[in-house]
Amino acid sequence: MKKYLGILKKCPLFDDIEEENLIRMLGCLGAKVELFDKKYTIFAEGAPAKYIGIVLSGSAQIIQVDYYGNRSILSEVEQAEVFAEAFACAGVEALPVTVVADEPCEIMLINCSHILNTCSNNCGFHQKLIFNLMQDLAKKTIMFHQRIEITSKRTTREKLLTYLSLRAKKVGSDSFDIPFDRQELADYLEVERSGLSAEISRLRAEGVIACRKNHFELL
Amino acid sequence: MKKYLGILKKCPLFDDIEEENLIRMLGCLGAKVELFDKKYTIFAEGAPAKYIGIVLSGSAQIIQVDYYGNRSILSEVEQAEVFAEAFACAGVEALPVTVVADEPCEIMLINCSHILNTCSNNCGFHQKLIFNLMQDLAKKTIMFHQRIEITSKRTTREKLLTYLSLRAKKVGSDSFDIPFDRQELADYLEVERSGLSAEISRLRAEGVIACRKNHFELL
DNA sequence: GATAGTATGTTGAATTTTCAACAAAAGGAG
DNA sequence: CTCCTTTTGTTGAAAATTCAACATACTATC
Repeated sequence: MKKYLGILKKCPLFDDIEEENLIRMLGCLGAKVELFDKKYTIFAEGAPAKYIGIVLSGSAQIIQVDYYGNRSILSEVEQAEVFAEAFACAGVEALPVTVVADEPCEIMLINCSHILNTCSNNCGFHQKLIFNLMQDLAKKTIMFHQRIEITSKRTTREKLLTYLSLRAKKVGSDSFDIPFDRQELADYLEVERSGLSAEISRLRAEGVIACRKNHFELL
Repeated sequence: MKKYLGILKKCPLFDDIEEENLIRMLGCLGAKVELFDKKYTIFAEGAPAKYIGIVLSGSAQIIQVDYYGNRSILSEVEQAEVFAEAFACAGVEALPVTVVADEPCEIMLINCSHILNTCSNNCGFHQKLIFNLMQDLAKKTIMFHQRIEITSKRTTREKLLTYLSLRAKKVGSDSFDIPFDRQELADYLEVERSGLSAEISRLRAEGVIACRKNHFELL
């Protein structure tokens, strides 16, 4: 576990937890690490929602696939970020989403009940973890508010421009990468891929944006 | 405060807190109650996100209004439910949403820092409140997942049917009320009101649903 | 119970998206 | 480098939404 310390210290779940305690804690929590190749399923929809996941390396996507096979991308999970915590914490039996590796991943899995229930060792860190989980969930809620701000727009153009503006604001620059290819961006914005491509071309022709692959620039 | 005890005991924020402690706790937290008439603004977008709100009576709506004046309804907040907690807990400075009274409301306001920071009285309930907040936020996250499941559908018909199905599942009956009028339902589903009305008429003509005002039935 | 005001339903034209099919470009493996 | 696969861009027709305008139904209040 030691080799992951650098990443874990950046994970919001472990904010304000001393490095020396972190190792001991992970043992107590029964944390384990699993590897997933690109496009492999980390959690499948319908699986028991017992585990919290932490991305140690690579990145993952939270997706929903409906009855007709249409995919929505709910969010992208990057290194040091936590996923599936809401379902585990809320006591949902089965996961309503699927988590897939966007690139080769190392994923740390922690049984959530080990966090929420004070253990027999009388570890003092449960309170801190619960506090951190609470803050993490609050930030997730805000992230969903932003996603709704984007997808509530009625045209592909407005959705795209709203997304790009928020992204620019987040990184603090008008020039940035996005974590999606065209199909994924369409599935995130809830629009058609071909229409999205056409809109990107138009915005480029109008001189509103510049882009090359997944690098965008607001002009 | 005593007259609100019955409602507060149903509020998820106070789960597993003894009635006798609740009163004392509210004093320590500096809880106050304010009244709002129908359509009045409880929190305005841009206001400091210091307070958590609890609906004691009536109901409220969380809305976003964009640059062009288009309204999105993010959620309906019913009696004994909490709102604005995500922004307060995440330490956001300004609210990105507006909260308006959907009917005349009694609202309890609690300065979130009084919950998160242990007070000088050494009250023992902070840990429990934080745990409850964490669970509440987890449930909110799941609620947003459901909203995305609805609004990710591409046609008005599918959005409406998905919404009605989830609503039926929630109340455990194919016959139920919804907390929205037509315009509000449109603003929740992210569709046009006139198109929504037309779609409701069509579904009714096809014998898929029955409805009268805000009462719906799946057939 | 008449009336004003709000909410809901209806309709056709304009706009936009979706769908399907294909072309072009990019990337990977040998 | 070439071949093969995947991704991205383009296009036109079909479908759906939006918009605007108006008709009808409902509600509250005097």
